[in-house]
Amino acid sequence: MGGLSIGELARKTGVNIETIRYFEKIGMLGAPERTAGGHRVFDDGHLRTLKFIKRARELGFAPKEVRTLLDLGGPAKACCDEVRKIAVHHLEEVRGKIDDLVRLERHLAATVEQCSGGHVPDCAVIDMLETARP
Amino acid sequence: MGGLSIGELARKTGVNIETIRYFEKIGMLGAPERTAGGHRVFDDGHLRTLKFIKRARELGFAPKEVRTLLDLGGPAKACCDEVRKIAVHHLEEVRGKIDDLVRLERHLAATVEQCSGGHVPDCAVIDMLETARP
DNA sequence: CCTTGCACCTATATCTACTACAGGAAGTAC
DNA sequence: GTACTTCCTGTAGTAGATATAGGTGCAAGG
Repeated sequence: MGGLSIGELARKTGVNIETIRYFEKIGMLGAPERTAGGHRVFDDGHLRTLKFIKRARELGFAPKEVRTLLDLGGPAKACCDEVRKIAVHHLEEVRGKIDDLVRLERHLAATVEQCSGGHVPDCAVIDMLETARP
Repeated sequence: MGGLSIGELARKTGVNIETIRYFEKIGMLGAPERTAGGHRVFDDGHLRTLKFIKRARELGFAPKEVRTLLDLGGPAKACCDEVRKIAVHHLEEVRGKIDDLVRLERHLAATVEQCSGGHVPDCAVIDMLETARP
């Protein structure tokens, strides 16, 4: 069956039409067939790949990582070992980011706490921002 | 005292020279005096402001928020009330981001756990990415 | 005083990851 | 066959910088 127009593909994946053409241009998504008149005709493979890309981006994988994952999970199917490395690396980054944000959260919460909200000339938040990190 | 060249300012703040000029161009940092030959001469106010900008960016405040904070904490010193609002808003965003990342971390960790790291044809990580979110 | 060499100047281009036109042609519905 | 929608290409724009090209300023040594 297959045979999706770019608009249908966009609706099915939630990916912007312009973005689909962009992905094709940068080689992230394979070039589809064309009608006699030049309109793109995508198949189920394109649908799968585009969903994969979208999901990976939502999960915070960087565009370069997505590309590598596509190569690894693609026809070659070298799989698991390399894929796992990328996922673990990503996991470590996520954990680091969480730590950073938790520290920031504490700092901000403590500072806002000190702040009366009135029109005090000396402001704890401004102070915090003006104080260089140790 | 005063009288910093752009290079000195860059060294003292850790902000790239090009970025300092960029901040001046977009009005984030006031235009400094110039020597007869056209070289910028920054004063302690610029130093303070630039340190403030850098710190706020490090703490994850968006460029627009930084600009607002600068306006509020600047000569007008309307202060605290508005500043507090921005900080609280930012705090809420940070908390939301932490929640998202923690969920992602669990998902990734569980998936990687399932993965032997061998050359299994079906890969848990690829599976995860191919499975649409509910 | 003059040269050397670094720091600095402006203006423009590049980057990432897209998004948004403009102007025209293809496909579809009646 | 005409109206309407969707699609086409190509170019330009976005934020938030960063990098480059080609040209001066300035300070120190000889």
